Amino acid sequence: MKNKMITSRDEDFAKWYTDVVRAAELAAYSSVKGCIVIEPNGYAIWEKMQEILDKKFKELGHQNVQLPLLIPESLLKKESELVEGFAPEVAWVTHGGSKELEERLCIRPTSETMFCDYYKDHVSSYRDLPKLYNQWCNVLRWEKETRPFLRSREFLWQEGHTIHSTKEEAEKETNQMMEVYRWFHHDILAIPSITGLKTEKEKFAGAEYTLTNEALMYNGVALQAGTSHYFGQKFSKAYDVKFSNTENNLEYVYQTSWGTTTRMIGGLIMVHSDDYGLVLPPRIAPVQVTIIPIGKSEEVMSLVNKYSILLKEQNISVTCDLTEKSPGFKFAEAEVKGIPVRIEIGERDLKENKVTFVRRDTREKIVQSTDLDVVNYVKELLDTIQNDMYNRALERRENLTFVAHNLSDMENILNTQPGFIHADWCGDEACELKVKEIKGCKSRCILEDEKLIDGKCVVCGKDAKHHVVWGIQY
RNA sequence: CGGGAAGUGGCUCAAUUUGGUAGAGCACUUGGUUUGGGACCAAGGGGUUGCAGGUUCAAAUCCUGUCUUCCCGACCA
Repeated sequence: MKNKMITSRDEDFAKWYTDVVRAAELAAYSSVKGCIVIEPNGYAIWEKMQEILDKKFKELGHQNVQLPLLIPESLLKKESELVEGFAPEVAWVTHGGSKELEERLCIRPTSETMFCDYYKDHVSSYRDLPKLYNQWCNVLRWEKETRPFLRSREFLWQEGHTIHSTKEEAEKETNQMMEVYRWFHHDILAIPSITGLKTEKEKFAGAEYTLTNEALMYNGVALQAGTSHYFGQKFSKAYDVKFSNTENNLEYVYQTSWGTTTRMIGGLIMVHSDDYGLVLPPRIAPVQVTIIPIGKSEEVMSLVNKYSILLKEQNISVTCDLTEKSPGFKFAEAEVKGIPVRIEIGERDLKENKVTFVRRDTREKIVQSTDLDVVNYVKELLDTIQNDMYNRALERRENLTFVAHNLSDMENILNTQPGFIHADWCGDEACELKVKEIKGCKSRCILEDEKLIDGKCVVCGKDAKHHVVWGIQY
């Protein structure tokens, strides 16, 4: 029987999503529109994401820094494309106490300007490069429509900002960080995303080009989850970030930026979860195993403790639910919170030397003997769940992947079941806009390594330049 | 920002049509009995109805404004 707090996923996907967020206690609304309270269960997922990504960033030579929240207007305005891109959605601070400020300050929507402003005074030689900095922080964008995690006004993210002495090195960094995001989604979040190049229209304001990681949700709607930008010298020229190269000539630095946000939590929900609540892949689950005693006899409690200790020793994250609630309540609660493996230990089974393991992803009950090597069994089970979840998500994505040869194909697909639509494109923005007229469908990314499908633009029928993936997005 | 719906103890809702001074279930507290899919009995605590004005002898109820949430568009991570 399904969770009574949660609307069925197939009945109303949007309602289901917010019900899962609430039922799993990931986030709550606050009295400020678009600013959510991330509750302990939600924040624990973010911390786990931070832990894994931060470790990877550092392995690749990056260092963490923290820059100011406020950006002077004059500084922001130096790069015109960035200002045009973000101007409609920045919030301004106009007063300090009761005094009106001579220059208003914008609350950071992103920190390119502040990084440039810092770098310009702290780089003088090629020997100072590269600078590989990252910051974990909150940013503010005054969005009109908001949804928990997917689109909030304030959100948490990491933004990497690096500067290099050569174009090649900066481009390599851009690609490398995109690969980190791809790896993170595939190996950790069990989300089979696709990566590619954003079109001119969809790229980050001020970038030479943008690489993107695109995931497909259960309902066929796409979610951009991680972008990596190559700036070339656009920002360094605007903000005057120069260095002396090996020939003692002044040169502008080559720059990148890359980011992922708490939106990934929304993606995790919309890819894997079901009508019973949250489903988390073991590698990102803050709690991987919960042990639920049924009754509180000595035999039961001693096995609960034994398992708990053995698993903890192997760095498996375990909780024991020792509250007074009924077993049924505990099962439902473990389920709604997405704990990958549940171990039920009760007297009745114990008399026959039995223990029950329950997988959250399939809800399959597996009865095992108490003689079992519990540590290895749980390790294998967690790996199996991780792989199965990836494969199910991949299968779902493949079922929602279509090919369009012309505009009416595109229309038919989008009116039946949205998904990733592969179609060739001539490179003309007018054709991109024509596609957008169908339910707001946009280019997700250009697949540079993929062959053209039929060589004809899906809109105008002229010779195509790119194999593009299209979709409706969050 | 346009179009629609809604805000009443922590949650879901009733009372609004026809103004008369707020009620139920769940949750919570205490005591007891229980424990294999959201246990039971008993006794309790908690709300001036999102907020601000207005009309009235009297406002959850009528009017105006505003904020928040949800859905559909446009804009964006």
